[in-house]
Amino acid sequence: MGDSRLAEWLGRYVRLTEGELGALVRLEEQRRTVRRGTALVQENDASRELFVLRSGWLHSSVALGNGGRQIMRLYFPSDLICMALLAFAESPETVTAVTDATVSVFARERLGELFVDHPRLAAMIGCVSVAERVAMADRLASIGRTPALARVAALLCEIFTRLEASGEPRDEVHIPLTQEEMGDATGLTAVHVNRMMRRLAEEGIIERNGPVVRLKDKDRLCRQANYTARDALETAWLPPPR
Amino acid sequence: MGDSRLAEWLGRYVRLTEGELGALVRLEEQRRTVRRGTALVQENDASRELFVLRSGWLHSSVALGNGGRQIMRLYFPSDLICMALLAFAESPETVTAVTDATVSVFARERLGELFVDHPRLAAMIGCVSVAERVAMADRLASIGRTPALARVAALLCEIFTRLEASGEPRDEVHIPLTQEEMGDATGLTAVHVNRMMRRLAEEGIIERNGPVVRLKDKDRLCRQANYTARDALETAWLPPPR
DNA sequence: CGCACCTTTGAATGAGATCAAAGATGGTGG
DNA sequence: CCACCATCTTTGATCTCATTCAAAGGTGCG
Repeated sequence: MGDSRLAEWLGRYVRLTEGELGALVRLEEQRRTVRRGTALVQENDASRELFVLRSGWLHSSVALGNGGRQIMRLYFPSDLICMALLAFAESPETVTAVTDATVSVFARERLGELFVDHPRLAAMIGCVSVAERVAMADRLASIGRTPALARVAALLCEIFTRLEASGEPRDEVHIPLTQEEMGDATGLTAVHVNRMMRRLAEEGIIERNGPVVRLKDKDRLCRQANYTARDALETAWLPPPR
Repeated sequence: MGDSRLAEWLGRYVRLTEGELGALVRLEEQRRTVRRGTALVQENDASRELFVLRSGWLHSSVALGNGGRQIMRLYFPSDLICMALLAFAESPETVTAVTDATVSVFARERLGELFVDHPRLAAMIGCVSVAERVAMADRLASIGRTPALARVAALLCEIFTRLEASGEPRDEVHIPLTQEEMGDATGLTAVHVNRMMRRLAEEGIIERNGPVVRLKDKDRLCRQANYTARDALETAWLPPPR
């Protein structure tokens, strides 16, 4: 069955041509599954493959010298993963499955062809890369010199907002992350994440039931997090389609 | 005088064709100067221009809600700046001149043309964007859950390494950043940056003379910072030139 | 020369880490 | 279907690193 997660996503911003659509579908033909807790790519691996996440959650992380790790980014369905190996021979990050997941796999050379055949798609993938850079900057801002409560709030904001953007707008989400993992993402200890989650619940901002988090007051959560929603991708500068 | 900083940089990785070179030179024709302390772009500006830094230092930052700010990235000559507005209508960051500086300016639509006319250049600019994402990740790792000394060491590593990469390998650098700014970059207070700089000097890793920092023991500095040098840009997957 | 800004140093305070141990939860095999 | 074990969550007590507050030197620019 030939479909394309990337096309679903990009198609929300521009009307894709037949040619573009076909190219994306072919890109995502080859599939692979990943078991929860398994690494798709290891730090310093000389991998040559990119992935499009089809189902499940992944995250990327780096080891931290003192035994810890920093989780860089959560990946949700439609996300393009391992773009780093366009610039570097060795992967700077480990990509791990948070839940069982399915991905599409393709060699990076395929992207080279895409740049020649479909300049507009290439430009949009450039956009995606830039957007990821900005997301990383947002997280950096939320971790640099912010109190613990705001960091945890920011993580929740990110999760809710991105799930919304990927087309499943729910105010109740099963978050498959352990508090340890949330700590690795926010630069806090698991213990302190726990306290902050409790506080958010006490203040009536969220409601918790095991791993299920219900968003009761999105505005207040965003304010706590100093979260700024980013508008949709820009398309005005893109070259004409082919 | 038609030259191109970007071409100087990219030309170190691939042999640029006449056409590519010409396109880059034309891209950088228009120049502008920025006074020390002045903002080139403000957060939330609806700017449509990208820049290539020709001389001087810039940095990008975001406001932090509690009055503070996080400095995201330092920019040195040859750097491509404001790529964020390829993906977003409003600039997510403020770009400020650390020293008096000169930049080349061009509209983002020019990049659209480049994607059509010179797919290989487009791909390389994609690389640059990806590399910036990775750099941002490196900084995130150094700030997440790392002691203050390591953060300051990482900042110094970044400065020395990037100046080296831009072709001025010196073990003695005039750093035009105030300790306040170094704090905004590392997520520390100016006071604590001061103490950490003193400690690095006491331990014989650096030598200080006002704003001039001499690198005495690069290995030890990198070890303190848990710094990993990134290899040169990958070129194997690039499409053929045009 | 004088003023603004930056650096340096000291002392008190506090947010988050660390250490420790008691509940939940869920998956596995009997 | 239940018991068990591993893993995760929760809570308390103590400690530490970085912040905050304060004030005294430097430095360079107008």
